[in-house]
Amino acid sequence: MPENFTTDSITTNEPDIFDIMAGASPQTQSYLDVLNEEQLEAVTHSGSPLLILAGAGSGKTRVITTKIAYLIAEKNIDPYQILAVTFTKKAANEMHERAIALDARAQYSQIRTFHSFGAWFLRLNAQAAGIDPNFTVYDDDDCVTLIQKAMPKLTKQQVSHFAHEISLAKDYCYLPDSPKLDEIDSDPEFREVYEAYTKRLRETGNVDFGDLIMLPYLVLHNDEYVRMRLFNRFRVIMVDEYQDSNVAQFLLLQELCGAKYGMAASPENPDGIYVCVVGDDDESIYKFRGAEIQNILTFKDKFPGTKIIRLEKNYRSTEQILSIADDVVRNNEGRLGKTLSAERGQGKQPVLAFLPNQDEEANFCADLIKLAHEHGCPYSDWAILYRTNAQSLTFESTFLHRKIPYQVVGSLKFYEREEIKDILAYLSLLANPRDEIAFRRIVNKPTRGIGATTQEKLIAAARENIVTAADYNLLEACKKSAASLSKKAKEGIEKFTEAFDEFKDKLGIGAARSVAEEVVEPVETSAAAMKAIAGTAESPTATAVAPEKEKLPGEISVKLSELIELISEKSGIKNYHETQDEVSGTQRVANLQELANSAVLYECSREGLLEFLDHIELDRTLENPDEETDDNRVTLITLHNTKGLEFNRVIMTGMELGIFPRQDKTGSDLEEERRLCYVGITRAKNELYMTNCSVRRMYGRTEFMAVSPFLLEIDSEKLKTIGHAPASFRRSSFRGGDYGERGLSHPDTESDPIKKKYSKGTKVFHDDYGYGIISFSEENEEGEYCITVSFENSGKKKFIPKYQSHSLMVIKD
DNA sequence: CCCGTCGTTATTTTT
DNA sequence: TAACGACGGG
Repeated sequence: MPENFTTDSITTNEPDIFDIMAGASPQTQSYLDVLNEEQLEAVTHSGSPLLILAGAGSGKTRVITTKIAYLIAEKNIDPYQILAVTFTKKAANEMHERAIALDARAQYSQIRTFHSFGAWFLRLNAQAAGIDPNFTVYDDDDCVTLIQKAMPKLTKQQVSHFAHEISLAKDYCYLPDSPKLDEIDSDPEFREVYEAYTKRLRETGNVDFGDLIMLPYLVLHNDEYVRMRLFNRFRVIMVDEYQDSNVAQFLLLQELCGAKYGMAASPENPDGIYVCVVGDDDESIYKFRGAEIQNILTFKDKFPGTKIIRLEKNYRSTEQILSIADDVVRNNEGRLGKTLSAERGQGKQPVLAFLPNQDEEANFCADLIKLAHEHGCPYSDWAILYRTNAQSLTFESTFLHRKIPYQVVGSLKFYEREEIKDILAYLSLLANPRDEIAFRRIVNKPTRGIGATTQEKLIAAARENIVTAADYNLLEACKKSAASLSKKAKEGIEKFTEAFDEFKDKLGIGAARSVAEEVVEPVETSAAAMKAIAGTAESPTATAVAPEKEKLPGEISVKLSELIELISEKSGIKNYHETQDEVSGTQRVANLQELANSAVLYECSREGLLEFLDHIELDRTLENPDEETDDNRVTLITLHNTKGLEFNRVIMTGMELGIFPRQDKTGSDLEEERRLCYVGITRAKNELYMTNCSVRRMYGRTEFMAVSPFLLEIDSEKLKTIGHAPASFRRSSFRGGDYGERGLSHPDTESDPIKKKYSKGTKVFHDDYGYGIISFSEENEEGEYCITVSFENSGKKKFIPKYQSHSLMVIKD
């Protein structure tokens, strides 16, 4: 372990600008005064579409929230007419809170995630969208189950493959009959599955995540009445993290601001609907989930007259950190281009450590963290970043062993736990007796002697003679069919329906009446909902009556948490998990209690239930309650999950070709990996470390790893290197140039020449092992070309040349 | 219905 | 390597 590290934070003497601003009193200082020139321009701009290109750490949330406050306070915009959408609940909440802090009237603005906006919209326009107003949102697992049931002959693999493609199709707003579906998969079976799935999903009255965007778009696109009402409802529309929007979201945005109908603000129509998007094309990292970077790159073409404002002053990272971030990202071609300037001074030189393997990598991190800790640096200053979740394992075991407290972000999600999903299924079926997925999940859980055959029988019975939506009622079908079942099944199903009657009573919707009847009522609402939507320039008091209003504390007579506790108890789920196994059982019961706790603010009524289900279905971020609340921990996190976060000290691990980036990445995919690297680097406020392993155990094999090309893009003068740098890196230090010169893989030129050149008897030189001769060549099971080399001084080593192209070369006679 | 064993398969995942 | 799912015996 090198001793010449200084681990003192440089922040102690350099409070950042937000600390200063946080202390500013709004009475004595206008919130506009703290903005820099560009921020101010962005806040006060009006009269045309606006694209704010906000670099990492440039204060974009501040700009949006200030703009909301400014519009309300200075421009007389009714807060009710402002819609701001983000991608995560966390971001939405933060934005809402910060806007309210600037101007209390912002509480009446719609500040939501895209999906929760979609859900809100669909509840008001359920009929137009062809769904049940009491729909619940199916998550990806539920969709897979539904496809499997709709198309039983498909294998599990096919099902998840098609599920993925369907969700992708919805990200593009492609319906099952769209010719463009071929762009995703031209297999006719795909259309068939998509169609069957859609039909089945509509029968349940529910929606999936994709529908929350696609259906509102379709409604607005097809229904002029709804559209015109909406144009009166929102006069200002803002989108945060715009680089992560997908095509469907773009289409929805276009409809919301009436771009196609000349309703959007433009130089010709300055009083039209004002649209402002904020994002950073360099931070677009979700292409694999449908995000379309072209949305931001071509925004100005799609919205004529767009004003572009760049926020390039970075208040987060030190200059040295930003400088290497720029070294990396400037290699991308598809970008609008920005140069960040550091507002916090030089800072410490970033460190690049070359380590032999991942165990040493973890130890290196542990050494760093411990050393810093001895100097008074809290564990929570640190974040370990990695490309894949699997990489967390070594860190976890090392940290466990070395007693370093850590938290893994984003691995096991609270709402994906079995016991939680069980209770949610009870709630869902209660809300919507057509919810087949929920029904299947719980009808025999805990076991009531209702096997697969009985389940099919019951569902078939429920699906018979369906005339209106209300006829499809799984619980009613259970009651009616009970008599025709075997004794054991009959008893089971009676227990099941009796429990549900009790739950309905608790919910105050009465056992005698079917939920569906009540549920259908609000369909009328088209008109009522329209009225609510149409409400425009009313006072804030009037807006409080809007259907999306928050429940007020004290208004709740019976808490929804009581229902959850009742269900846990009476359904037998609690007992089931208690007795499953003692160790994790206790935890699971605690999780159930946690779920109940999270429902205390909801009323025990049908409305409260729906609100609650909406809330959790759209917000899966609830913290894992199991770990004690000691928050002084190192954060272990994937690069993707770091977006929007910042840490005083960041270690980017696994900086190797094949891990980061994966080696099959080329072209625009490689550019996305590079952006991911940029995101990682720019998370660091004060100190940045990067680690590289020369050997890594993967998939049961030990592979020699090449240096990540991203490391080679950084001017090596800017990094302090530690450990034995492999030749591939040393060479790059004085050669520079493109990949070709550095001998790094370029997919078109790589594999073939190597196959030809490397045959038995060939003399080679390896950067780490010296001179040798190829003693054996073969193909391994994967069909990869392998060679065994006898080195003069280092014995025999086995290589796969295609992974060694940078460090292994042929010696010409 | 539960448990063991064998075989398969390995990105990233806002909602 | 390891973790998870499928399958078969008790």
